[in-house]
Amino acid sequence: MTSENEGRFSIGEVARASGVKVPTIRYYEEIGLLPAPPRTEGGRRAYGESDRHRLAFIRHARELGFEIEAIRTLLQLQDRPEQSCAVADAIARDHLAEVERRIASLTALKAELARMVEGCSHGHVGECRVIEILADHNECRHHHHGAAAPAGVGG
Amino acid sequence: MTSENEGRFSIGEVARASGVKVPTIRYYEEIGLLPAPPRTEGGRRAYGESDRHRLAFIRHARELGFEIEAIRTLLQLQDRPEQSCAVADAIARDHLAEVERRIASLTALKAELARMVEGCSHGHVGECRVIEILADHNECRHHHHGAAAPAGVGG
DNA sequence: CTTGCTCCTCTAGTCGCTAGAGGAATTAGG
DNA sequence: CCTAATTCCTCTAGCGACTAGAGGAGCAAG
Repeated sequence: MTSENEGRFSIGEVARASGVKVPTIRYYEEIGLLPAPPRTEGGRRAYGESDRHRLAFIRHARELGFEIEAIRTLLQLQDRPEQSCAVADAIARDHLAEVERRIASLTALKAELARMVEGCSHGHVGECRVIEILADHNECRHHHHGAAAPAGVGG
Repeated sequence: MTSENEGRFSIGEVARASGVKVPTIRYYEEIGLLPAPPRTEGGRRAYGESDRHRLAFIRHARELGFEIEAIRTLLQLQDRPEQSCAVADAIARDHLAEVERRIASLTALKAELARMVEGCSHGHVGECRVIEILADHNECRHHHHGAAAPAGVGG
């Protein structure tokens, strides 16, 4: 849907408008998430309204922690509104489940870290709870069951 | 403190015992987190008891989401027990704060994702809440205030 | 002796950017 | 018109913390 691309906006303008950094926009173009816009005589990218919308979509999805590949799928869906939204629903549900898993994992972590710092006698390392607990896994109640994935939430 | 390194364990054994994968152990050696152990005649790594403890420490700290650099510092502290544990305490506190920030951020996210999937009419994309909300930031209550950092929790 | 496992080193890839070099084009002011 | 500042361009390399795979050597069991 880069049809009526009049090319009114520079990359800097869309960057400022969307909150996505200039190199990141170029990166999105490179990986095919954002279509390559037409260029000015001088070779500069000239974006249209549709690109701005697409970028806003991407940005919001990234803020919500969706991975690039998921966003790619969601964008394809957005382009064909007559399709069933089952796929979009599944992606969102999966991601929600993942976020819930991460919250659970981080909450357990938080408890353990809190015990660590509370137990710290502020003396020296020899009797430090922090070091002790790290050294001996048996000292903690957290019997691990797998934890959160590497991805975080964009800021 | 890799003094009495008798070299009884192969990399595979310490990997199994610690739950850290073989290439990861070699990576830790490469970045200087784990000392390079002596080798057998055939050139294989032969670890001692102290290496196993160090690796357990690292693993547990990674599980708790500490970054490699933080772990490096914590290991140095562990090696000198007469030092003040203020630094260890600070590292743990910082990390706790970071975890709390991430939980808050993910909880806000979770709410938004939940609204997305609840609103989904399971029809087609044209009237899909998921796509709609992603396309229009104004549709959501989440007025962003910065979100969690990229690092996750090892698993 | 052969099979199959483990181990070795090395390079390159992952994800989602970010940083910097080195240069061209545009814009603002004088 | 000239200059200076800013923005833009492409390109390569780097981040963190691994992970994957190639290509080969060692080693224990049958």
